[in-house]
Amino acid sequence: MSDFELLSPDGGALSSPFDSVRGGAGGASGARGADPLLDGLNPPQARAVEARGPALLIVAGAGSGKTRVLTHRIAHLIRNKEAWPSQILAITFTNKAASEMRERVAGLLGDAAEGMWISTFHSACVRILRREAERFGYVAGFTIYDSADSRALLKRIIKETEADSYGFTPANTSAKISRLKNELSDADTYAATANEADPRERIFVEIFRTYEQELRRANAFDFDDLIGQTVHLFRSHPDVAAIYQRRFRHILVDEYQDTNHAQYSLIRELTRSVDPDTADRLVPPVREREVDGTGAIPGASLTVVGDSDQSIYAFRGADIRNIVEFERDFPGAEVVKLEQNYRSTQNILSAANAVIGNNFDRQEKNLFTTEGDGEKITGFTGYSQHDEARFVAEEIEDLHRAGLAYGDIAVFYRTNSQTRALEELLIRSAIPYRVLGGTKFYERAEIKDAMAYLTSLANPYDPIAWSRLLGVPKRGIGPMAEAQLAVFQEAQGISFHEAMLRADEIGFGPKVRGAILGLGELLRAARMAAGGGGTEDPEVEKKPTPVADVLKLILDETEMIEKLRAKRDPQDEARAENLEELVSVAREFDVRNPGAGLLEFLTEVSLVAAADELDDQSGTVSLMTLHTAKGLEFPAVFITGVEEGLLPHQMSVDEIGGINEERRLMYVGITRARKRLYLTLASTRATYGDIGVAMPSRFLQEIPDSLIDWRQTPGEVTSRGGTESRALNAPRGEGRSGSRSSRSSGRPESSVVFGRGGGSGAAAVAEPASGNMQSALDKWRERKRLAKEAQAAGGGFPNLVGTSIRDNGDLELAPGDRIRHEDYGEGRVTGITGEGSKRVAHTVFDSVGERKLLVKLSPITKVE
DNA sequence: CTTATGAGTCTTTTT
DNA sequence: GACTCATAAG
Repeated sequence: MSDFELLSPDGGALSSPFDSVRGGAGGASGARGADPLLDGLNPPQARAVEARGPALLIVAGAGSGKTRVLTHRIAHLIRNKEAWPSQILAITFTNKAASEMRERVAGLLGDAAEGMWISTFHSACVRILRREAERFGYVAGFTIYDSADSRALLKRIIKETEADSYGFTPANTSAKISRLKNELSDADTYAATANEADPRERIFVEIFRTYEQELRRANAFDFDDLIGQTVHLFRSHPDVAAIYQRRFRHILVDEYQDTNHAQYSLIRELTRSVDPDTADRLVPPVREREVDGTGAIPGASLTVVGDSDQSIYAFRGADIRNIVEFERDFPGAEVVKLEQNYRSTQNILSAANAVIGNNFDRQEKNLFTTEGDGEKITGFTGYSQHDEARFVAEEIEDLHRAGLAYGDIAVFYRTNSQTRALEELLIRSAIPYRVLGGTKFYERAEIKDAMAYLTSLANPYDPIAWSRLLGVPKRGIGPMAEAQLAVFQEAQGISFHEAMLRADEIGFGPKVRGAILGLGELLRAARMAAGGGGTEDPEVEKKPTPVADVLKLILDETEMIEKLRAKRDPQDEARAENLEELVSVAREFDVRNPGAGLLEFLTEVSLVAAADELDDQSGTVSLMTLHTAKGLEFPAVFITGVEEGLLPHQMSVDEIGGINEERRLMYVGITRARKRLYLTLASTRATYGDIGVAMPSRFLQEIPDSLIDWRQTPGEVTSRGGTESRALNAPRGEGRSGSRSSRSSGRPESSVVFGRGGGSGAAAVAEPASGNMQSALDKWRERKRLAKEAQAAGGGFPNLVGTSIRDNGDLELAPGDRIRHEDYGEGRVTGITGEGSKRVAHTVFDSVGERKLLVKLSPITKVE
């Protein structure tokens, strides 16, 4: 109940909490006239802060200051005493966005910001579900299944129902179930409309139904349930819904264009009014000022922020109609458009506008800035992805030398698999980087193993966690023993932990029984240590034990780390380190959340998003997918792999609206850049292990030629990679260093060239102006044909730079040595820094000048 | 019951 | 080319 203390303050107290808060932002000490919260906002922004009414849609183009508007709007509501912090619910897309918003609101309001709910959809729902779980057959300690857990469960179900012969796989089944859940469907609803005559349909219904039952038995929710079950809870328990409908008077939703039907429904439920009857039954009783004339509590005011041009999550159910039809959905809604961009240069915005303008089904909207043109966009086509990555690495070094911090640079790509080539070159070049998302820390096998123990402590009925921990470390408990235990557990209706402690009732061999009993004892001890319910002694459960201590106990007792270290595989050392890292993550959590327990830790871990890993202080280049990049910004941005089949992705080409969504993805990528934007591609790309030819993306042709300064156009790519490619990169003609800032009036020249296209004979492409996309394309097509022939002839490609892992660990280098590098040719070492495997050779190459090289991994040899 | 080997599948994008 | 999975041998 403590959450509600601030809910219905009496009139006198209303003003008191705010008196001490003054001038958090502006410092305009108490002046009545100019509102510091509106200071420096443009008219539409100010309107978005001040507008009141039942519903507000803020159409916020990229970089138009929407976070500022949102935070100021919240602060404005509170500062004007229109709302208490506890009456605010703000939903963001990632935890990082949530904490940023929380910090910024706190910066404006100070302590007065305490008590607001600022979180993601999923976190907010977990909070509600944990509180209300008992009302519908769950326990507060429920487990959250991530997609891997769901798939593990589905795998078992598919096997048991022998559905695999019908083409059901964990992946496709999970995708289908997820899609249905996002539509708020369930097995029964689906069964009602399913075609009974189709055996595949019948089987799917059976799988779906079993999956639902198993989740419930496991006391677990999957990701989609978190939203869907909350909606379900609200709809089936109006009295519970009323608690939240009453409490939240102002609901703000960010990235509204990416909400799916379930999330939309959740918002609808939360903003519903409470009818007089239900309001009457509420505890504590409603006050007069909370209700309208009829005794009903009016619905909360709703503010949504979004940009339909940035809708990129259709694949997981995001429905663009939510934002497009907002005005119809919420009558009386006001719409404010923010079009002035405060992030990027005009050149970058022009490119973005040009690309997105090709989406016919959108509302006209044009971003503009008063910042000036800035530098041109840089284009580069590598021969291979290796070549492309090399360019990225070199350019990053150049930017860094020019004074840009590594942390100001980001590299985007469409698919996670593109990281490999990039990473390789970044490592070699001794550039600090980090990959956001991808195979996340928490998805690593050893981390999941350790986490399974913790999950099982919190939820001893969770079969996925339990089954996982049985096998790690190896202790002789195999599938047979597991199955028998599971049967026993189900028959007795007890937890897995209890079942293990009663292993002697099942009749195992002495060795297996010993192992099971030992493990059961360990879990019991750990459960007691964690302060969980397994204790008879009521004295014991007081303050929760630090999560790190529980984890340490498990790791020590199971000797997981030692056992990894004892193995030969060098990968296992890294795994051991990951486990140690997990302990420090837990320790940090304990410090950050004193009084929180295992459950909070598990929840937090389950809901981390890729972008949450971003740390502004890290001083490293950030690598991420275009999806992860949404909502972020960087002074310098590389978008790599701008090729047909990759961006737009092959998979999207046949989907309806697929290309438009890919185009929005491109748009999102471009608009992340503040000052410098690079678009890179490769003319060949390895997929599935063998090398295919790649075409430049259609999106490149949608950008006016005058905006891109091509260092190497698709047509110029030579089939000879390696050292000589540099000659082609070298500045040509007037050189690019001098007249880079072509005035806004200076575009005719290149557009004339552009228009010439067509005829293959327009040959003289080798001329200085490298920015001719059309003829470049022709040339490129010719190359592609040749390349295909060459490959068909079995000759393969000449000079393909090997990607084999090398190790120069023992190579001794000293200043003055001459070395030969596969890509850069010969050069002289000027200095060595770093220790052991992190030794870096600073080298001046004859052809390309100064480079940093990681000695251990660079393709170098010493020249005598 | 664990481990080694080979075949088969796969790659969009994520909370 | 990498990873998972099934099969067979230790």
